[in-house]
Amino acid sequence: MVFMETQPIADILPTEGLPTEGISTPDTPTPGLPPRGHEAKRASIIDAAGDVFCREGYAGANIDMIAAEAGVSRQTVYNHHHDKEKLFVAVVRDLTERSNAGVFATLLTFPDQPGDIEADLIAFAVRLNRNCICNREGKFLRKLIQAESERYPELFAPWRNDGPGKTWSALAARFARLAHAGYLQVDDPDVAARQFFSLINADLHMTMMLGGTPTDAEVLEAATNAVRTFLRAFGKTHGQAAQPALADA
Amino acid sequence: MVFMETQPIADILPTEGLPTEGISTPDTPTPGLPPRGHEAKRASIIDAAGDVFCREGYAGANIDMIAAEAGVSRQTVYNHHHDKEKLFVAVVRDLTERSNAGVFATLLTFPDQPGDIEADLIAFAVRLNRNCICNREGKFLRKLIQAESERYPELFAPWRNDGPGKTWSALAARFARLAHAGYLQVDDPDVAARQFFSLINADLHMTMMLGGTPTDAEVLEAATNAVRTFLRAFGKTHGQAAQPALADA
DNA sequence: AAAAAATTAGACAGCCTTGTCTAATTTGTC
DNA sequence: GACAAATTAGACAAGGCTGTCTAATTTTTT
Repeated sequence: MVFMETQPIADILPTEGLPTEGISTPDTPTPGLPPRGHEAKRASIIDAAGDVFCREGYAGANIDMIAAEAGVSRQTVYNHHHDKEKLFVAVVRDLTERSNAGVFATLLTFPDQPGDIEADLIAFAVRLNRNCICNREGKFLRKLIQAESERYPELFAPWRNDGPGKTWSALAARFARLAHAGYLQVDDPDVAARQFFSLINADLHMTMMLGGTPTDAEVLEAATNAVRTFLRAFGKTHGQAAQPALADA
Repeated sequence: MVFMETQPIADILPTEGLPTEGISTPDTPTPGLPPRGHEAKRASIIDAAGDVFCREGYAGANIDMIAAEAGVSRQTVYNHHHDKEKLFVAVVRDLTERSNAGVFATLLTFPDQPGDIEADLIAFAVRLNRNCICNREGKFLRKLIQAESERYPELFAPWRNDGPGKTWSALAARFARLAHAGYLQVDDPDVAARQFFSLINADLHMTMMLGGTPTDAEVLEAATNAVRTFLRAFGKTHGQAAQPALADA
């Protein structure tokens, strides 16, 4: 519990750049050949630690729990990650990388040349919810950030830089292009992007906050409601009060 | 740490109905005359406990910290609230009641007969953000719910029932009335209410998630952007792309 | 099959926290 | 001012958790 006052976590992060190796434990786990069972255990530990840290919080999590959940002895946890603090850093880094990868991949599926802009945006919103917001990484990362970011601000700097900031800009650029192509009427693409994000979560907020995972039907309905409103605000053809709302189900 | 598996917290809640008294400590604090310093200490303990629980999480908080922050000895904390668990319950109940009171009071300021609907809704959105979402109770409650609601679901049932659920219905009813009066064009008032809530937070999400408190200017800009979009979607006069957006600042 | 590496179970010291207890002090009331 | 109640500081036991160590076992490689 060294870092209650100061934040040595910040000193740890920059020293390790690579995603899943290069931790340089004292036993140097197989210099040339990476053993299969070894890395499998490492991954299992990271996964279990993610679950436990998110469920119990940093202070409430204990190593025995993590070891048991990973199907590994406590000593093995200490062999792979020197102490609880370094393990936590590794978990946050892992979640951040996976989450950013998911967001990036999903952004690539944005409908740049939409056939049916409403249907295409709804499908995109569903993907965004499923792959970025309601999935394991999204939920865990959000929970950890809310719980620990005030105590260890530097730990989440990579997320802040590569995560929402870049996501919003990227989405804003897509909207700007759609507007330029005549599909939308957008004054400020950045605002539109933020509001799009907000809208697709409007109906899921409560479920997410309580830790639940919405069903596919709920995600689809949320996306539909969101895109309908989004297009009423920013669409070119203002067919207001046209369709019978799907939303009242 | 009795309630890691079962949830005795649920058994505690219903037994105490009144807001700030009736805890019935073994010493029965002054049967007829409530001493002033006594209640002041109780409030101070609840406040400090709220701060510490939110900052450190339930597991990370410790009674010495709370006592110190309340300017009170540890024994006094135990005199007022038997143990850590009951203290936590009292804190959550206090936050829930204050938060709900704030939300209710703010809802009463909804512009039922708007002169300038955009300006009136913006002002209302600012109040909603300031008094319900960005204030101490809102932030703390949200953080505690995200951190602990999965472990102690019954503890937050009062919030779930009297909080967002009723708030959304109430706001939906107001929007329905505005629509009936010809100010808005709303298909599903419930969806519109949820989306209004989402929109007024779109620009503040990042700041709030990191634990920060947005400035008045940021709140105003967020409310302005939200209401502009909301009215583009649901307003009667679709003056799209009319005003030069304030949002690009 | 033999050797090397990793893993395991268990014990262990050190530290922290909860909740109790006691004696002394302060506060509020008559 | 006297009395009763509340508060305080401090010590204390019981229990939990971290991180280390050791000896035995398993897995992997040669």
